[in-house]
Amino acid sequence: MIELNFTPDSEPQLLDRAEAVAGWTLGELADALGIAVPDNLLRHKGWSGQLLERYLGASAGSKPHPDFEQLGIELKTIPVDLQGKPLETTFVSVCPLTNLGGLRWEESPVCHKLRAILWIPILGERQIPVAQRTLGMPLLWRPSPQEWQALQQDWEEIMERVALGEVESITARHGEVLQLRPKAANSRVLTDGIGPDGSPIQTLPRGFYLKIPFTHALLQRHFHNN
DNA sequence: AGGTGATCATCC
DNA sequence: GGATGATCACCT
Repeated sequence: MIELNFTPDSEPQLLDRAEAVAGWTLGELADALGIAVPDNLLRHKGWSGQLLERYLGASAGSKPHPDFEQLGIELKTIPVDLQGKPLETTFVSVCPLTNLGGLRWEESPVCHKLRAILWIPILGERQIPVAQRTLGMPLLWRPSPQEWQALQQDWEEIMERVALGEVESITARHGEVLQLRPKAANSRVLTDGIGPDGSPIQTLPRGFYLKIPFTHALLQRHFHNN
């Protein structure tokens, strides 16, 4: 029996709650919460994340503050294979494409979002039915000085290009640990941006994502030392 | 339209 | 096979 309508009051309490379901399948957790499990994630891409939000008492919905506001912690589920390697990149935040004057790393959405992340690994390749994918041990992560530096460097290089009107020439190959990719309902969605000559253009909305080797390394570092 | 939660699916 | 570019659902 698990408590419904749980809200974490402290970091250890949140971690305990997350650890309590390590080893459970998504089907078991969904059943316990009275939530239906989709056959696949094609039309339910955010389902796993929302399941864990409900279970852990994260404040749902779009908000400018962290999932666990008073704790300053963001929640991220991350699909991994049997070796613990992430199967997908991790979305961090949308990228501002206009009014970039004076925007510094320290006040950027990326920097703020990555201060503290509660990672919930979900073991499950695409061939495994959603209900049978299993929850791994959670990891409360704060970037090391080296990680901060790598993140900041990529962010500054990418944002400089955006500010110079080069957003449409940036690909996901840029950046060592952080990449810029489309983040929209589809490729026809447009938003305001800066063109090559500094004039306004309409362009695809972009988001920052953490590359797989980066998240892989932070997971490995944790589980090798614990 | 733009944000949240992400994974899909094609191309290399 | 794996990463890039595209996409899906829901909310405000």
